[in-house]
Amino acid sequence: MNTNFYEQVYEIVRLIPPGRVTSYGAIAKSLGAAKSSRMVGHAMLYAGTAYPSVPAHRVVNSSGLLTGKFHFKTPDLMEALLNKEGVEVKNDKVVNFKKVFWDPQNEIIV
DNA sequence: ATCATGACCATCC
DNA sequence: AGGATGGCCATGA
Repeated sequence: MNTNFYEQVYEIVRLIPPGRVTSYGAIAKSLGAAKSSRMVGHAMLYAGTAYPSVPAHRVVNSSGLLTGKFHFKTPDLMEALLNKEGVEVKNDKVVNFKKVFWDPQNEIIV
């Protein structure tokens, strides 16, 4: 693959600490491609085949909604993992999204 | 190079 | 509140 673009996405996603979530748009912005938010999601699609495993369950849309939960092995896996990490999920969306939101730029800049 | 697709986002109705 | 539309851009055929 060697798709640099995806690699960047994976890097960020893997940097997401447990109990935290981020949005596709935030990642896209951090990559300097704010308009390529869809590509981030698409990258996550490859995440299933990527290694090491990418915690795609920590990535939600701008509203904290678990848009991609149906792309997991099981639709319940996403919120199950999040709950396991201490992230409350209700109605397919992250509770206290603003609180658990993790800004990629916060770690990238350094 | 062109067409079609997409785990999004913003806007309009 | 919820559905529809357009735009954006990378990837694959």
